[in-house]
Amino acid sequence: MGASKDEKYHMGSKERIHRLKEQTRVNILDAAYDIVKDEGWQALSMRKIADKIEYTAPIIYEYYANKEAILLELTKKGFMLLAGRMQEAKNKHTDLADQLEAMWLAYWNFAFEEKEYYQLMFGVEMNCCIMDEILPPGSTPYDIAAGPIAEMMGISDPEDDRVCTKYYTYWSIIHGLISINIVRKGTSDEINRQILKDAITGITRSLKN
Amino acid sequence: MGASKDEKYHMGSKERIHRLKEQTRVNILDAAYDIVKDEGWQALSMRKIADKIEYTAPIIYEYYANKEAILLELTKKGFMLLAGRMQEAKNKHTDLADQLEAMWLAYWNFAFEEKEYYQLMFGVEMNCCIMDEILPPGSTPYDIAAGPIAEMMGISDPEDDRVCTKYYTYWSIIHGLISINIVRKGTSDEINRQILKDAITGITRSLKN
DNA sequence: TAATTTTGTCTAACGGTGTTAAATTATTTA
DNA sequence: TAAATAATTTAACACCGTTAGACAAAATTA
Repeated sequence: MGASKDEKYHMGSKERIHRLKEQTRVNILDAAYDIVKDEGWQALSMRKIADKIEYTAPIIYEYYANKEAILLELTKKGFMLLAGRMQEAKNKHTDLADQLEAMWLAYWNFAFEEKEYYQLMFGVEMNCCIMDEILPPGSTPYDIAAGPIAEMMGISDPEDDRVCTKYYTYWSIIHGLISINIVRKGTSDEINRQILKDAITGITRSLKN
Repeated sequence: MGASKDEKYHMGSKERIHRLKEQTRVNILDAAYDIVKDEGWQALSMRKIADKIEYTAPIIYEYYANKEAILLELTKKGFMLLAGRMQEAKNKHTDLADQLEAMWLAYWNFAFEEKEYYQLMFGVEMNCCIMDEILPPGSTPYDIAAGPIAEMMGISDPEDDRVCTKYYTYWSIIHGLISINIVRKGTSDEINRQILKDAITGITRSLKN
């Protein structure tokens, strides 16, 4: 197609080159994610990424400081995705209890639908401590969930310690269930759903006491 | 001391050598654990182990098939240790609820006192699926905890699905809390204890309904 | 005791990893 | 077209897990 010709003649070459560089930056990330998806995160290597984008390995260092930076960027993408899913689920309901259930179910679904992301975010090198720095303010799972929790408890400040405690209770049981399930694939899906729902409604009930 | 002399004269050299080999087998494991404790599991390498036991790397392969086998052995040791702690905690009480609380507290304490083991067992490569094959029958956390749970629920068979579900609920929230806490060291210890106790008593209460 | 076999240990190497510096090629500028 | 700049590659370093072959020490046999 004539796109490249148009670009050559009608655009500043600086911008064109800048866009191309942006594209390879994206390509590197995509290639990395493909490899992780195909062969697992442990099989990811700089040379494999280079192969996939048809360059040699050192080129990648023009775009990312090192391998860790690539993993970090993927982690960031994962957290953004998760935040989106949770927000979306929340928006579908007005009832507080429904919101909470929907949000945690969205979290649960994300963990299995985007298993590679979830492992990168929580499993592998446990870099979920950077979550707060990475995400735009107001879009961490806490920010999304704390509102309904506080409201249900009759507490105005979502940063209140009591709210925080309940939030961690939710998070713990769900993250624990997921960790255990990602490993032990034996347990039936039905039982897991049951545990999950029981736990969520149990905690939710305990909010208004 | 004269031990070596005695050994030389009064013992078959075969046994002496066998004992020495047993010792280096242990030394390898100890060296590996020391490195993991000092520099983290990711820093563990065959050459470093060899350095520590004052041999060269290939020697290790006389004792362990490969690096994975060493990690596996350490994992096994970790599970044995955990099982011991939980059993010990259980034996200190007669009341069922007390037993459950003590066991899960022991689990919690183990995770932080033996952080390296716990990470090896659950964090790193998630090889807790081999738990059942590794441990002697009757000493998995499930085996230890299922009894009191079943009894409290008025169920005779500890393998009952309802017991299993409750067990996973306990395990999930505790494992989740631990995972989150090993990463986010920010949260105060007091709050964590509170969440843990709340969760345990909450689930325990739900057993007899 | 001397020769031979067995055992223990090490050296050297292979193919792989992340990463860097220098050389080379291609592109833009003058 | 010549010089300067940018893009890309080659080569190398230091590490990794692992294996094969050389070598020396010990045990066994003659």
